[in-house]
Amino acid sequence: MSDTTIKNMEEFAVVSGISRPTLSKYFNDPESVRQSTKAKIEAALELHAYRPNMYAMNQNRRTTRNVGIIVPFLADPFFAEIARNIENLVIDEGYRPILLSSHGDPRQEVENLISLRDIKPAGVLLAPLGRASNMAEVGELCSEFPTVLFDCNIESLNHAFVGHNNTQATDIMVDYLVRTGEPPVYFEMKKPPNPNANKRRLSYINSMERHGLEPSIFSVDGESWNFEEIGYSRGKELISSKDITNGTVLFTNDRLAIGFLAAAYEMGLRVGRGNGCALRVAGHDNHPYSRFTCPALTTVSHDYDAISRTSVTRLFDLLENREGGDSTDEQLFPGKLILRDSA
Amino acid sequence: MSDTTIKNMEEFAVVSGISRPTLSKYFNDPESVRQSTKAKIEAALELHAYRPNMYAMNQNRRTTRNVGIIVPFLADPFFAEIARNIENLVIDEGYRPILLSSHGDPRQEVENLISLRDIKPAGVLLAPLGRASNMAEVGELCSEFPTVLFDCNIESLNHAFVGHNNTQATDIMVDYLVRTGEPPVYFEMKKPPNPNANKRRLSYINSMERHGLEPSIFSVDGESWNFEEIGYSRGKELISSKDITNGTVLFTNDRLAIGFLAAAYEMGLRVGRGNGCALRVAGHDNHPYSRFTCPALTTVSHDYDAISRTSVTRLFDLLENREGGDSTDEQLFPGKLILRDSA
DNA sequence: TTTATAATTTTACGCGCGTAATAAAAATTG
DNA sequence: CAATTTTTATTACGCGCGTAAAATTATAAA
Repeated sequence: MSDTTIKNMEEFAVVSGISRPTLSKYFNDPESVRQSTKAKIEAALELHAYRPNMYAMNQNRRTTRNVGIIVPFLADPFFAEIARNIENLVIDEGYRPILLSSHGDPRQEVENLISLRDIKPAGVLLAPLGRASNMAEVGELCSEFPTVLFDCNIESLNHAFVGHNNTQATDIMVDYLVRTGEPPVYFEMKKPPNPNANKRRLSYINSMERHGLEPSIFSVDGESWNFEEIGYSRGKELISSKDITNGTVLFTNDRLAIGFLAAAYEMGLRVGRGNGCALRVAGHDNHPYSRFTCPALTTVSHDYDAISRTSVTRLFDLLENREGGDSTDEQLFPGKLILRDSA
Repeated sequence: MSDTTIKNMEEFAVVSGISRPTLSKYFNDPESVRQSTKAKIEAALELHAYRPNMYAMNQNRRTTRNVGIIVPFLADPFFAEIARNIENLVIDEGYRPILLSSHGDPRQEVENLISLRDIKPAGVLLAPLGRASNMAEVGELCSEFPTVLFDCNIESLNHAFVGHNNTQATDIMVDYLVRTGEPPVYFEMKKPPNPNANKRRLSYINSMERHGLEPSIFSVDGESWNFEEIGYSRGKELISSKDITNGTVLFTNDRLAIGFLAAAYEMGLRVGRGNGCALRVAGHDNHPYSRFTCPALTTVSHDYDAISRTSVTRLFDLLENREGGDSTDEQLFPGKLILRDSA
């Protein structure tokens, strides 16, 4: 590393003996120049440590290499995991991921949408909040930038979407529960923030009816994203009022179940499928913590890997090939039953 | 909103009737122009929806308004929470937070450090990985940009740091445990990724000795950031080998304890402080999920709020005032005992 | 009203790089 | 070896905004 400090491409052109326009080409795509000049450039790079000014690049390029990623709630390890996968895939494509969390707040989501515009992203991967999302704003974003929605669709937009097959996933869980014990009652929030919950409820009802059974649903209050807290406090109420003391409960998501299991434990209600267990509990999502509940939670897993990979692939189809881009089409991946001790 | 599309400040100057340099001043600080012109500008803004080009701004400004935030592991809700707090505080100061996670990987941390340079941040808030961090790289960053370290200090750097008082926090926990039952044995990882663990171990030893008791430590294998998994699998081993069946165990952090509690439950080992409980378990961090373990986890909380607030304040002292910036000084906030059912 | 002060306008240049056009050089072909 | 094709060098302009200096205007003070 030499002591001379290179402050722009001009100066680097001098020390490397390569013209500036060629350097510019190289930095946009190292393979676009002759091997011998590529080698010369990289040799000079070893000696002088220069990186092009990101702001100057992005100001003049037709399109930046930024990809915006918006998730509804990053403090939820579920989304943190997905975001991590997607980030890495985006980096592999040579782009720069910009991760934003809406923190469960629709206003924050709108601010993220606005702040994304400043960045002039080449494309964006958006997991909307859902019910509370500002549909108009999301729609504008979709028409302004190549966008792939994931995890949570906004169907009125009729836009490219990659996600989990909530219907099928709920179905196999209900099947399993019915086959192996008491048929499940369903536990969900009255006003679920995420519309996936609606699909799951419907699927529960359909599955039960297909089995000739009566669906039964607990719709509990609570509007925040503190699902564990809601599962816990509503769970305690339902247990102490004897509304839930035995049988099987299927939760609309793992986080509610996690809270409920804490309540059950505290109230001395024994959960599991073994002898001496009063109640079976099942969740949905295969949340990173679902392995460590007491008892370990039986649940349905998303195909995390396929969903993140396909989201990114489809975005780059839109960006680069332009084909494969029937951009109105919805792609769902099936869930997988994860059998543990709780049901 | 008019139909004419404004593409730069020049055009907005025309439609607003304000000169471009004055507009520039306004966008850098709306209060720096006369009230009447501010009003005129904002009226025009209502009609024409223009936002200055971020890249052009940042290219020419002496300093951007970006603040880099790097955390070691965003999939850990603990860091997700802190990051969220800090993000909001940074926004309140009128700056743009850029959040990066090192995903527990030192190479990723170095890449984050490099990628931060591209952004030319006004300042950075860095929670290093710890033991595995590339000290040289971190040191360079600190001397290149105004930087405040938080959560995990790198003492050799002797740099501005805001964090949790691990010594005091461990101390009050040991005190409590000794006072109320069997003295605790200590459970930690042999090679903890985070040096806070060392402080905690030392504090445990000192506290025990001060009480005239013999310290006793289980140092378990495992190097990843999957702490729950480590707590779970090592826990199962120690329980089945009868190394841990009664008494009190103090864990170096909540995530290990969460894993251990799952193991204890599975093995039928009853944890808590009530009658019929064989074992007391305590953690450290007040992890967001520690409320929902079975039983709920007794732990020591960080002063999240003070730590995030002070980190941000100190950074902006460095940036703006230049005073209050004895930048070598370390600031610790005391922990608070959180009593729940596990101990 | 005059004067002093503060804010705005005009004018002009620079930031670092993308990119187009033409000329020159290098590599490939026969 | 010359002829062709590919790559690089030269030259020159533009992107949208920051910012400095001087001239002008608006505001506040006397």
